[in-house]
Amino acid sequence: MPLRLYDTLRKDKVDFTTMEPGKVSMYVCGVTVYDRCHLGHARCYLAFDLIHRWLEFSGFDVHYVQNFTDIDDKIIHRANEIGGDWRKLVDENIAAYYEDMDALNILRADDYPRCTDYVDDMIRITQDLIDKGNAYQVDDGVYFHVESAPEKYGLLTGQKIEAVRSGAGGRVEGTGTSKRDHKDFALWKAAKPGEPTWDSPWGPGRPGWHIECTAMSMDYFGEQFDIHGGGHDLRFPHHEAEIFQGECHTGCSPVVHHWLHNGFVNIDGEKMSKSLGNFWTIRDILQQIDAMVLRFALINAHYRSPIDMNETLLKDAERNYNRVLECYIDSLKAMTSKSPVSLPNPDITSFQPLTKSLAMLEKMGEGFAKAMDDDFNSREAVAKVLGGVREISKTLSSGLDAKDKDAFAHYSVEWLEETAGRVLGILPTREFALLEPEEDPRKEQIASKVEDLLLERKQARDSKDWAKADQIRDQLTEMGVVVVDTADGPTWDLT
RNA sequence: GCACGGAUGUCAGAGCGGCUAUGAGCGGGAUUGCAAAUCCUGAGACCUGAGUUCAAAUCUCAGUCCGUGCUCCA
Repeated sequence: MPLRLYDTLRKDKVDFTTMEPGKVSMYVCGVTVYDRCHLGHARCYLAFDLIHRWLEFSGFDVHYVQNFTDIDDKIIHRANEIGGDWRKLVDENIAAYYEDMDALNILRADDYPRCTDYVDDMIRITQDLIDKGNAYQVDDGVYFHVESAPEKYGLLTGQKIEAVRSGAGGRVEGTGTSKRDHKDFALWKAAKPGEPTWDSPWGPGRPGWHIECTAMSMDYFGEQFDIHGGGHDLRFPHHEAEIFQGECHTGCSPVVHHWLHNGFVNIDGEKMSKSLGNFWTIRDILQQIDAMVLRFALINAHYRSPIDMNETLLKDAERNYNRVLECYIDSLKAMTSKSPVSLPNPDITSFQPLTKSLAMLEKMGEGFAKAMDDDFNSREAVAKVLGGVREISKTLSSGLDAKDKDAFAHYSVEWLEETAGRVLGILPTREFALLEPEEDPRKEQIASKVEDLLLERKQARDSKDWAKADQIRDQLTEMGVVVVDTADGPTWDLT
């Protein structure tokens, strides 16, 4: 079963091919570091993390490059706003980026180039585009002339060049630039007072936004590469601009073999935006919910679909994530030997629960791989993991003899570590999973009182005074304590 | 207006020609003094109209509705 993926340019699922067998070059547009990362960034880099993980799991040697846009209008404005140096702002936000992504268990890319390190390359490419007649210089900078390569217009978004021209009305006048045509985009922006600048053949200034990705991807991969990813919103104009520059500069068509774009995050059915006041940064959310629950919630959707973040979704995610985690912990605890004894051959038709269960898990594992091979369908893959969890829980508690249980536990642990762990990235390490949860200081404060009440309740229960026992439990509930009776006596926790 | 997606049970959301999605919620059962948790089990669905086919949520055409982009944006 070959890997298939949806290519935005071809508007269809296509077989995944690489230029070099077994190797993948993947470039994903990174963040403009003028602020902390928000939920949308989390979803984007999580989507490509899963793609990264699945490609590597499938045996590809992946070279994953993700840039930082560390100079642009928003950065300059923000730095002026807070009255600080733009370099400091950029460094802080890059550090914060790594913290946020690490918290979400997103594997690092191989390289994180910054565009300010590529100004010379961008100047070189811009000059080449001028020489080739695709770009022109005016008083406020250098622009790419879109009409010089009209056949490339609308490749990603399907827009017609004529339609945009007529529909744009008088917008050209309103842009405040000297460009000849409103479709043209900046390659080089002439310096404005008080802005950071670099020297160029066209005087001091700074590079335009789109050109950086062309310069950086070329530096790592050469003229062509396998996968280019980014948010859905980047298709136009950013990625179309890249096609113009990249293909005109290199003469290659295509420069990018597969275009991948992830869907957006909405909040309670509305677009996430600062003006609506529903703008969540990753760190804000992680104050309230577990990072792995957020990860679970975000991968529990196909990467191209829009996702609606709301209370129900998070509640579902928390519940399901805990199921997976508890199943993993149970399996770990059920491993009694270092090296497992042999298991029977899986057979779906067997009446032996163990034999049948192994076959079921094998089937779920195949389904998992099939789902991931089908355009990285993590939603379906998660469903397979949950199916596996159910199967494991059932079998583990089905009264196997000690030897079989140990062997099955080993198998289950590996099954989970492969699917939920290595690929989906939602499992903690074995050591961490087995760690007893840290005591909440609030718990210690009321511990003795709770223990007293529980003792009283036990006496009531022993004398079958259920009314009193329940009344004590209600009292504890009011204190924010939840009591759970188990075979080994009651346990309690804060709600 | 143009472009790109989507419309599946109470809800979230896969499937995309014949085969139980999954999870929450709801019904029944096991377990429990009762709960909680866990497990078993049941009900319930494919926007409308036409077409292709032995067979259509699944393909084709038309329509309706919704989302997003066309300006910085993951």
